[in-house]
Amino acid sequence: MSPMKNLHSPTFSPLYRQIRALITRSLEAGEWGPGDVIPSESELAARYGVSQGTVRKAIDEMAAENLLVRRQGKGTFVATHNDPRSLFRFLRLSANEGALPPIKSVPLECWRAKAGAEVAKTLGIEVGAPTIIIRRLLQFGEEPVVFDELYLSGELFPDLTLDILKANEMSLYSLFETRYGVRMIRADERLRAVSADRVSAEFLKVAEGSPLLLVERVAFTYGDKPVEWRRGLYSTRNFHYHNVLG
Amino acid sequence: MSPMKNLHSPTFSPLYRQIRALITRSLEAGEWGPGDVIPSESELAARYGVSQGTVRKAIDEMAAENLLVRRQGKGTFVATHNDPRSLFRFLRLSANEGALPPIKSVPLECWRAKAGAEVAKTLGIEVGAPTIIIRRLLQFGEEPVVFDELYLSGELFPDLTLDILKANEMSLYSLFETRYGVRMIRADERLRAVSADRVSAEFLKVAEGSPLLLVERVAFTYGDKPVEWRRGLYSTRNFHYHNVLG
DNA sequence: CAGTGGTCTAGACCACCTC
DNA sequence: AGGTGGTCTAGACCACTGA
Repeated sequence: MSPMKNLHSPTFSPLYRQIRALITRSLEAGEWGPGDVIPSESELAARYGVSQGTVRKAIDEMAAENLLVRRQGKGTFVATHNDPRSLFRFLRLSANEGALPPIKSVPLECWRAKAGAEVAKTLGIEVGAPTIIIRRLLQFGEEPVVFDELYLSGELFPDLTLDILKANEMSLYSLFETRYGVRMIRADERLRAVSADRVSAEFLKVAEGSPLLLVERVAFTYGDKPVEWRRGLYSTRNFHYHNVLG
Repeated sequence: MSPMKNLHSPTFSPLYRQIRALITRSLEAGEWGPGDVIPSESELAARYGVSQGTVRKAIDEMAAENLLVRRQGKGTFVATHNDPRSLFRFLRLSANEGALPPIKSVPLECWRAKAGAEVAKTLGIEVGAPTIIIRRLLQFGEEPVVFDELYLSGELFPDLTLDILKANEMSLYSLFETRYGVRMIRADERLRAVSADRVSAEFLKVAEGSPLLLVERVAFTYGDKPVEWRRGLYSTRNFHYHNVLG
């Protein structure tokens, strides 16, 4: 790689960001899958014709954003949702008291439909394009806590059915990643307080009209491409959504 | 500074973390106040007897945690809450549609009391120690959106009164920092959905029993010392709490 | 122009893991 | 022993700021 000293160029980006873009492209292309080791820093430095320090800085950034995971003495790995530590990066729930009981995901429904205006806009697809809709209940111990409704672009998850969801104990994002090669790397959430309607109240075993936490999420894969829209109703009697402001 | 190559020591920490600790100590001691420039990287390197690269790595970490702010060509500055960009790091509210109207903070009450068991535990002070309690309303445009109740350790804010709160247009954290030298660097929040009681409903101009977002916050200053406990009720009809999962 | 942070390099050595 | 990432150094040059 030439240094590309594009002086005074408006599109200037330092060498380590160009390296980062190359590594990201290999991730998108699937050259290294989730959980795999990527080549060592010195190998990458040789491949791209830069110093090890420059590769290192590129990887530093990607590790800080949870795209890669460094393990001293072993190598650098592609991040994966199969890692239990990564689960709570995308499920910000804690128990009001004591430890969190074991989590169980209960798929309820899964069907296909054509994208309406709102879904199409959110997922960046055409109105009328195929989508998948999933309804699902999250239980902590035996207590139902989250009632989720998900919208996915249908093309990315060709054969997804309720049976497949039921057959997989792993988290949804693990399934998406393992079976469909779609890795979620970031999500935006919007939180509001709402009143439980009849259906939600029934699933969550609370009184109709009870206050519930509404969590709307748009999840993105590589290249900030939106691939999931999710609306979750959280029962926050015994659990809460936690967040760190830094 | 000697390299401190404490091999095989359980308390080993790399040189740049030791430098970081020294810089942090100077921040705590007030050697450089919020908004000030700190010495240049080469100056600090000379002062501590390490290379510039090592100082740089220490500052990198602190900048990533919003303790310091780098400005190319100008220097490195102590972060401050007077910066409008920093306001929304601690107030995660957005409008459901359109831009956010101007924010107005309306102090309602401010009195002193002895710490109860819960407050004492949260703030890490003795039961019966002096505390300050503040009630305040946050308006977006003319619409009341957040009804806050704050508990502060009394010793840190000696002369704080309702009049002082009313006389300062700036954010609370700016005031705490400017007037009392207490800088909030991190906060943990817990979110739940609750029903509006009579008092809150009145302040927020919603019907009694309406769903509200309850946000409990513990804010920390240097050394992870808790100094504020806050309970806020958010009316989320036209606004929402936003969060990024990465 | 001088001073700041930002980038890039090359080389040495340490800490950890595996064989 | 040999590989990996982690730390530390020294030096060169670039980009931005303000006098």
